[in-house]
Amino acid sequence: MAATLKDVAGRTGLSISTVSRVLNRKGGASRISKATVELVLRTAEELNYQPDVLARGLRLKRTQTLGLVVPDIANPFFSHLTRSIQKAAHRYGCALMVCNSEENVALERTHTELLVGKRVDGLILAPTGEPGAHFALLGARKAPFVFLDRNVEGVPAPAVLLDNRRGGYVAARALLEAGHRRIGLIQGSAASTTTIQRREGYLEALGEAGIAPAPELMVGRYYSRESGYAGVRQLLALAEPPTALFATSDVHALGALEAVLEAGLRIPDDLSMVSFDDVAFAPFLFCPLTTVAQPWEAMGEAAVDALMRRIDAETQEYEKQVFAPTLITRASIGRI
Amino acid sequence: MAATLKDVAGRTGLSISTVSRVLNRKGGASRISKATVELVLRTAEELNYQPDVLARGLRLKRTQTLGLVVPDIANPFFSHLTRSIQKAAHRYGCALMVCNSEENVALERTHTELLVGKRVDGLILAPTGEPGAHFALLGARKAPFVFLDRNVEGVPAPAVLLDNRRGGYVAARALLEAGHRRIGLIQGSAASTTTIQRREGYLEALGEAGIAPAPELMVGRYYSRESGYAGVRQLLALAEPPTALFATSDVHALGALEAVLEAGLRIPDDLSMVSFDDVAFAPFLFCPLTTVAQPWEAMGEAAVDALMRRIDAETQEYEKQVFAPTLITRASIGRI
DNA sequence: GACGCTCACGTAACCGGTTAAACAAAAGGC
DNA sequence: GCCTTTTGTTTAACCGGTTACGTGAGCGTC
Repeated sequence: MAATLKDVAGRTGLSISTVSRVLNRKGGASRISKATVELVLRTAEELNYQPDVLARGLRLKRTQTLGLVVPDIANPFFSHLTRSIQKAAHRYGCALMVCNSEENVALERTHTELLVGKRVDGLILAPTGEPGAHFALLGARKAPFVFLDRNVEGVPAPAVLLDNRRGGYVAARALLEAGHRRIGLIQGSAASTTTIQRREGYLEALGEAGIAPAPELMVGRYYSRESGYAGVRQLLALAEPPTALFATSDVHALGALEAVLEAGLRIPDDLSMVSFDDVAFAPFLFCPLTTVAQPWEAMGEAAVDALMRRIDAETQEYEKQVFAPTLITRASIGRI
Repeated sequence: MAATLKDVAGRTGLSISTVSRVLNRKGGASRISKATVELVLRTAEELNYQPDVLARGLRLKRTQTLGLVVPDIANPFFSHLTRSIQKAAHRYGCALMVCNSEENVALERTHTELLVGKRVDGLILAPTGEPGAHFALLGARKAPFVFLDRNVEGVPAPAVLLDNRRGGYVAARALLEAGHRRIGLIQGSAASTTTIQRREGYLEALGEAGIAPAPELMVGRYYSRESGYAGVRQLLALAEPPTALFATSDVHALGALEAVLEAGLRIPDDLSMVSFDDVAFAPFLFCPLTTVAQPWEAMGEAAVDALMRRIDAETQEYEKQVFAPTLITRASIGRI
């Protein structure tokens, strides 16, 4: 179907290698006669020749493809991140293969192995956080990869992260300053560094305010609407329910709102709330969310840049880039 | 780095072909001694052998990879669709390469050519709707592809679609039945069949009610929040502004709400609204959206299934699967 | 004991490219 | 007129798999 080098060679009466050389260093000073170059270019055009990227990749060990593993593309935070990564990759002439780990290490491993098997030039991983043998595999294969959004302790790799501890701190402070002392925490996937650090920031702020952490106020196990819903129901059923919530992601907030609505409560009158990510819908929920914004665009680009630097082996160090969160104040916090 | 067949062959003292045969038809009745099978399997394990998918793909003309081109992954409708496609593809043992066309035919073409060059086994396209030479190319290459969400007139290919005309009709009817006669239409990307058909449905319902179409009420050019915002501002500036809006996607609704807020209006008291997609945030906006739901999960799966059937050449026909929209009634329509 | 059959495995061609090295012809040097 | 360079192109090996076909050993048969 698709024309190959052989076809072009046959049509021009030249050898395959000559054709290949013409097509590669197009303008370059390779010792090929003008006439030949012309002829090859013309017939390649005529036959609509497109090189087979597989064959080339096999030979050159370069596929011009990047891999991305995220926990959930349907989460708007990750879908925005994916878009910016896709764009940045395209600027480098690379395509992107996207996989969903569904916050499951086993699947994460399957997918990274799949991507490595496909000989992607590099990988961007937003890992569940749980340790896994696949990182060692990546190391052994010398497959370049960077962490994005989250990293895994003890695994040497560049990382593009948010200052999540600060984000958690800022969110909790905002609630404390409004007078709240009993603040529910809705956590994301348990092993993820974002969950851990946002919680640390929350606890730090509480500690500063002289408030002892209350385990019953810390709920949630995944970054999902369902987890937000279940978590808030759990909190509202407490003998002494919280007066404020810190939802560690905007999708949590959706579930939280659902539970709050069901309970007939109003935000911020009956319950205050801070969220995380500042996704597109955040300003337009029935209570506009005060939320901690992340610079996705910049983070996605930075991850691709860092990955390309590693691929080109420009750097041997494992640079960590940490972006700053910004609190966006809207209407979901009430004074108490 | 990565162990190859040659490495396994060298370690076991067998030939490459024997190793390959063992690894392929694992349990199958190939005439290979039990001892050899054991030996090969064991050493392959030891060396952590992973086949090079490029090499295999080159030989077999099968890459176990599907391509997906969507206008915008960050649009929650497409990100949900992407997730379901990803899942379904994975069930078939296929990876997924995702590209964003940004509603731009040129980019759409670039990306499909890129994917074809990467020898994906098949493509799922949600096209801008504008005609382009890439479809002919796909045909010439005998590259299997299916349309999803939208199709392109005159291009022979299977398609998995929503009954958008019906969707538009149902949405407009809901507003008409509440007494509205001046209904603004916020359209998506101009050439897309979803835009065209939803408009047709809208016009049909208006026609039935004896209302002449008013061009000044039909605004919007893209499926984006920005387009929704601009469109609604335009509508509100009219001498005789509409009393209701039909936003043809939930991301439009976001922009619409922004403009409505800015104008100090309330929904549904001052302005009614129906939207499209029924995305996760729809119930939780400051006015819970009445919206036309699409069964993404099923549509994504159907697209993958249809594509696999084409790849396996089980079917030569261009089957069109049309899913039914469902109106989800919430609070954004007021009687007039 | 020659023949044919089955079994277990090796040989080699192929997929579609890239590229170092070989080579023939033309050009240049003395 | 012979030797060396330069120039333009081809040859062939390689990437890492798959698979049709070939082959030698062991066995049963007449």
